[in-house]
Amino acid sequence: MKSLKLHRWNISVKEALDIQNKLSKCVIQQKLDKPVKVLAGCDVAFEKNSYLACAGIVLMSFPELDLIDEKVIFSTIKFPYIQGFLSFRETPALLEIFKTIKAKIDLIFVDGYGIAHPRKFGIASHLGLILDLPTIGCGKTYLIGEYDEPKVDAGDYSWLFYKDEIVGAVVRTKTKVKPIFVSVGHKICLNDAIEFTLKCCKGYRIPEPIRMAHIIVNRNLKEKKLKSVAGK
DNA sequence: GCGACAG
DNA sequence: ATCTTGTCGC
Repeated sequence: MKSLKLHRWNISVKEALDIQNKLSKCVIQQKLDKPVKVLAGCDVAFEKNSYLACAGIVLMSFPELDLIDEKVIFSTIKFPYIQGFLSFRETPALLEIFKTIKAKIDLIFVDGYGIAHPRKFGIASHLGLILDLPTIGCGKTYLIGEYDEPKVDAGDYSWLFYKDEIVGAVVRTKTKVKPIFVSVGHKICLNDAIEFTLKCCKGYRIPEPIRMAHIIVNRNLKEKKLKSVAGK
């Protein structure tokens, strides 16, 4: 699939900051304009003291959530992990895979935040803008903002505020289990993001597309380690 | 200066 | 993210 080359990746943190401030203005919040048939979930796993990483993408049908396809790729990560700059570390590897996928994707689930970000440009927004596709950011731990603890039942949620603005929602995807942080990535509105997130949770805290992607990248990275120990 | 801080 | 086993609770 096509992807826009909005900037280089071999850059400094300052340049990355400028890019975020500039591109955040291009993010679009809107109701999904097309029916969703194909979902994608992506994730990246890293080897401990190394630059080796395994990026993976899973495609699923909606609303059935049947697995359509899965793909992983090993890559060398150069950008360090710095709070607020996660996308510059993980996006290049993910793009390598998206570029090889020919199927038409309607919506992408990203592990991390969208516009609920210090500069309104988390990895979900960044990836969505580059691929020009709707994306939802699903964070597992707190990053920014203020919120009230949502009620205990699956489906309950509360708004996430940042600078007097609603930037996301704290969603209880499973009864009596810690909620996740949902925010708009690109080309979707918060209500749709919450709705799709809930419809994609099948008994687990994490939406299936992301949960599956997480499983395959970890499995592949583990297998790669075993092979390197066994011989070559 | 101190605390907070996606994966 | 990654390092790691068993264990308490629904």
